[in-house]
Amino acid sequence: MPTDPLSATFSALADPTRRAILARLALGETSVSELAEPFAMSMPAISKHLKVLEHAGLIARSRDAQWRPCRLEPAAFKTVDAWLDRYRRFWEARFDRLDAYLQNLQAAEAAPQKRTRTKKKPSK
Amino acid sequence: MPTDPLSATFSALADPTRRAILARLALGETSVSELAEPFAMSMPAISKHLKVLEHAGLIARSRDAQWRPCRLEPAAFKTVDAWLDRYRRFWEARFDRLDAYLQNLQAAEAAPQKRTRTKKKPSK
DNA sequence: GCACTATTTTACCAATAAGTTAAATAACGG
DNA sequence: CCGTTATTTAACTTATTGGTAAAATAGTGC
Repeated sequence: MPTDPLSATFSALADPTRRAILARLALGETSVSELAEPFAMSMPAISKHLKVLEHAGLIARSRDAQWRPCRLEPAAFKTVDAWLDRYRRFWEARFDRLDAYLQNLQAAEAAPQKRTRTKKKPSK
Repeated sequence: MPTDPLSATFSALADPTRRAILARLALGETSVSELAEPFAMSMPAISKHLKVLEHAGLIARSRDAQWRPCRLEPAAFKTVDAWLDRYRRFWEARFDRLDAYLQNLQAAEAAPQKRTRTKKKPSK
């Protein structure tokens, strides 16, 4: 299973149950059964979700007697944020002409000729 | 297929090929064949990836003669950022005692009794 | 209309994911 | 030790995903 870490993380986030688990964990560390409580789903299912989240680096687990408390793990969140950051300037183009201009400029450089055949249908 | 939009978006991002396509599109709008070029993959495969990205709200497609130029669509990126933002305070805990303190406080409130049985093994 | 280019659709396959139930493990507490 | 609680593993089912090759569709240009 040579899936790259970032894919594993996004994949883990692509499930409402898992995101709900993360939301709960944002309130603080807690046990598996407590995490499972709000869901109409068997324990093993939750256990699997937690394994996915752990493998994705989004949570970490420790041991306390027969409980396995889970907590959020910042690293993966940071990674996602860093990835997203490369696109931030893109959606934060606040009616900024310059931004659009630069974007088009880069587009022109990146995709040069190749379209020197025809441009648009003339009129009809 | 009633998958919620955010799941669809994260799911779309959970693939290196699709992320590479987005990276290319960050340089500017371009055609399907040009997007396909760097990949050792058939056209239909790329076409499917684009459909996934479009359905996820990450790109939009227009028509220009027989080309179907693709471009980034800010909306879905924004949504992901907004989701992530709820966790930002979590990983930006800059050695801030207060942050940890608040987090534990919330944890205590969120997970009250329930663990009134035993606490820790005494000493051995 | 015909040949050509760009792209999508269809039909198929193998691998993975998400859930299930039943059984196994781990740790406590008397 | 035994019974109980918490959690995971195993085995299985079904649906989805990512890829393929071959055929269909859409638009251009002579």
